[in-house]
Amino acid sequence: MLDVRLFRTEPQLVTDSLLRRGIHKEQIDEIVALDAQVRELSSSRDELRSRVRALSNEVGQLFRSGDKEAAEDLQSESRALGAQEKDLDLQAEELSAKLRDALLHMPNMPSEDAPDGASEHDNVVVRTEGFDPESYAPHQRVPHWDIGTEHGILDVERGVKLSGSMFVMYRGAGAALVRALCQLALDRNADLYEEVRPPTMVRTATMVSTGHLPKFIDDAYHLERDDLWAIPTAEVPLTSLARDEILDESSLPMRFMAHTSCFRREAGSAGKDTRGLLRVHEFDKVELFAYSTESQAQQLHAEVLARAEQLIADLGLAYRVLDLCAGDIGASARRTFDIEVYAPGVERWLEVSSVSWFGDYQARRANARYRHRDGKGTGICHTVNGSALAVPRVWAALVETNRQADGSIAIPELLQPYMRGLKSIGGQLGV
RNA sequence: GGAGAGAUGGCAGAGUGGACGAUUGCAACGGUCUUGAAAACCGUCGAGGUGCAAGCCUCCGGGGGUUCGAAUCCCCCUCUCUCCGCCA
Repeated sequence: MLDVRLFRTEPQLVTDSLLRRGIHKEQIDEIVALDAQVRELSSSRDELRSRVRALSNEVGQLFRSGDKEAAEDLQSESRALGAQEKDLDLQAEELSAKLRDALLHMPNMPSEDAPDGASEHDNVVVRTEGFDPESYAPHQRVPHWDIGTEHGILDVERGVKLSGSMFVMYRGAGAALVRALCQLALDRNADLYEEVRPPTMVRTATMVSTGHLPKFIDDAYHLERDDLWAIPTAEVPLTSLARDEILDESSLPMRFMAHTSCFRREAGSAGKDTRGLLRVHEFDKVELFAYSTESQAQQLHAEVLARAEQLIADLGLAYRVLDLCAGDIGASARRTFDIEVYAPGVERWLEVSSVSWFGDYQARRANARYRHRDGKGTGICHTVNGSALAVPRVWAALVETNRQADGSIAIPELLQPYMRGLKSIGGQLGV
């Protein structure tokens, strides 16, 4: 969430920035007004409290010195003040809860460097690599769901039987490919990133920290009986790893990577892009994540993007990088680059990675801080994250791109060691 | 799932109704001494809110209650540990 002091001291800056993502001015004015009321009420309440405390101390002294009558007089005076204090406290609490709720729903301020725009149509293509629409042969222009069935490596029907639509089952070499992609992504980043295997189900507070709750409640799976949420991305547990902790500045940046299942209800996208692996409720992903200081954050953002991008390039996929416009950036982020791969079988660009800088927005929600190097005071961490590799769409683009004239699928060389040396699926090239 | 014990600052650990935001130790930081370091000694040392400031206020796992006054008493919840049961 944003620092409420920013609304107080720089209302114009906040307004200008949030207007870029479609927030109305009245919503901002409401926060400014609530904040003023809360502070006024709190200071009146604190003043009363202070007097009650002073009186109580006197009461104690009087009782000890044996002046019972004077003590009882002060007692009743204190009691009356206490009642007033309680009344003011109730009002202050009510308003500050309202203020906090309004702040939790308020998105982050987009970076000044993020392009203007209202929707995904305004995103800016920064670069496109390895893409030539004319270069794809007819044997590559087959959708992955057909290829998957052809080789028995993707069992959509049984996935649906088990769990419903938009759940899939990988089989044989297809399942091995899922595992290979994840392990490859982990191994390539192990030089700097500590591998973490976090829980996949988390408490409400953990979901609130990243901004997935309360605003996007409909997108998340919830286990009511135990009040646990299935994570939509490893970003959720990783952001809470240091929740309510104070890190040493010297330990920053702190880099983590995690391979987890990710669960998404996709409530707003019923019937859209639902074939095959285009959009599924459960998928594997390797996420890169870092806690940092303010000054380190943007360099890390670039680092994560470079790593995600290089992996896609090394897998031999055509891709492009998008600089998301202010209106399309996720609510918690200040700037986001998306990586999309081209899938020739479905003839579409598929988003496979979203690399975001969150400023201190998430860390403030998570109360993740660091102690300044000079030992004086604390600062709120900045967080950065991005998918190193999200399986289904990479799997789809890979299978389509690498389909040979004979129908077999060539396995990229860097994946072969992770697939027991398999060089090809379904062809004579196989071992 | 059953029984018991516990939750206090970065860590350890006192405090069981009145000057306690909290004794003390360790760690950390600054200094003296030293060629340098260690040791010793002196000092500083929790996090927030609000205010120009002095100050005031909040926080002893979370929530509620009793009281003039709660870290301390009462109730509920969460978590941790030990034993039993079950179990990959």
